[in-house]
Amino acid sequence: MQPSLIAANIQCPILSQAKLETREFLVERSRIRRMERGEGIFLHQTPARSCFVVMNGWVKLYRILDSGDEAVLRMHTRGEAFAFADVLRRGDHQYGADAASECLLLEIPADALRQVLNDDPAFGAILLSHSFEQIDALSDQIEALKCQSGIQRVAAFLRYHARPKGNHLFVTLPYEKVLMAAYLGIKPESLSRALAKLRQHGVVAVDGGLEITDQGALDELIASRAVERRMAAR
Amino acid sequence: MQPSLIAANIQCPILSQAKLETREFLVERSRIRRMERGEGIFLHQTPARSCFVVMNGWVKLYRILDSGDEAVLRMHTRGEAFAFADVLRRGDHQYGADAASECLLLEIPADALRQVLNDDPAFGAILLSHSFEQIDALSDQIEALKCQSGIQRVAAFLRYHARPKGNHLFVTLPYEKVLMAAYLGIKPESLSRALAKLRQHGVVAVDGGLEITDQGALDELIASRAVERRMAAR
DNA sequence: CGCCCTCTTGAACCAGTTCAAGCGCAGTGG
DNA sequence: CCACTGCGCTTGAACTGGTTCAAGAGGGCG
Repeated sequence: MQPSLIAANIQCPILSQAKLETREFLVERSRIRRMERGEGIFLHQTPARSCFVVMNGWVKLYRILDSGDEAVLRMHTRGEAFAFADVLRRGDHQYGADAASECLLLEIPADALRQVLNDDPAFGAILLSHSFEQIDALSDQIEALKCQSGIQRVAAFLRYHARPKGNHLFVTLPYEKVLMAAYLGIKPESLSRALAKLRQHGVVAVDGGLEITDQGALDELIASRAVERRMAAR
Repeated sequence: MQPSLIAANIQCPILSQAKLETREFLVERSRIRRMERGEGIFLHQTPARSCFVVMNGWVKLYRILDSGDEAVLRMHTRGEAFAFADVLRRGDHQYGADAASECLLLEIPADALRQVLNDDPAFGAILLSHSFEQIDALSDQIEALKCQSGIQRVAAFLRYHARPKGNHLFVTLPYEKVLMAAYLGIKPESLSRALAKLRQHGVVAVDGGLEITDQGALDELIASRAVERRMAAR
């Protein structure tokens, strides 16, 4: 087995929770695919012939509406899996998938996945708990979209992607701002303005990313409501 | 077995797909609960001791944010199940649940569900496909929230709940407008104005509900984008 | 009758979009 | 080497969809 294939095992919760035999079977039947930024992985409403695990980079799951706009449903990165549900239902993809950055994917053919689910009863439980996590992530998004303003969602996004560095938090923006805006459900212009406003809340641009100098202020902004924000601005 | 218990079997996809033995075991271990409108079923972040199937009426799944606003995540009606994921993970509820109308619930205790999952391997697959449907429903909501205006979401909501009646479509609003607004992610006032505007698109108020006289116009509105809507208004 | 509750309407205001222009930068070709 | 172009991002100004706050209409009920 190639070292890169072994690496895939370690990173992905679905694979690493499965027993060795299952994991090896899946990886042997799979192939590694390298995709360029912007390259299509599969289209919405086309037959699901494989499912995927992200080994590196970012993948965008999206839908194009009748109106022509694009709705970005999820962004996936290292270790995360997608299109498993579509494959197991033997139906069409419920969304399109594009490489959001240069990325490395493990492509698992449909029949391999189905066979594993047949042979290894424990694998069903792993998939079930994986799909529960999907539900949580989607619920969180709905919560944010229904109750938070654009700026709050931007702030929460930064907070989520921030990592400690020195005595501050540091955020490396994971992908282009156009994409980030689409994911957050706002226009690129609004994202730009939101980031400008966040400077007043302790978010400073440094080379290669953003630094959160006042974590408390940011958390307060995220938890506040519109009326309070207006008061505070005076 | 009580007749009302048998009725529960027929209505719910999760139960009716399960084999007879499983279904009977679950129903025997469950109890029927009648709830008044507004009554709490369980609270967010409390231990999940039971899961539920709606036999009648409407149930609201929601979260209260730090800011104090309420995010309505899902509305469930006859035959639909909720809190299964929370129970199987042996954790806390990921959302609160209230009776949105007077309703009848089948309450399945946690241990009964877990035992069934243990004894009947096919039941795992049923739950898996059920959770895939949850994911679809949540994805649809995110799509709508990110790309459609409030009026479009209202129109789509009506379209979804409409039933043929005579040679038109007829919608009985399933619950109060305050709740409907929260579900759609707008304020009650905006919903009221949206419904007023929809009169120009073939939605007339008749006793007990709304009638869609021009289905084409409504579908067109749902699929249009902001710019086009502005053009059409001139 | 008065009271509560749901829903509607109006007017001012704000958040986010739209359209247009402009900046900085990498790549390309003369 | 510099002009040209394309791309990602920002900024400005006008505008719109939705919110907010306040008032009022209408129905059900003690």
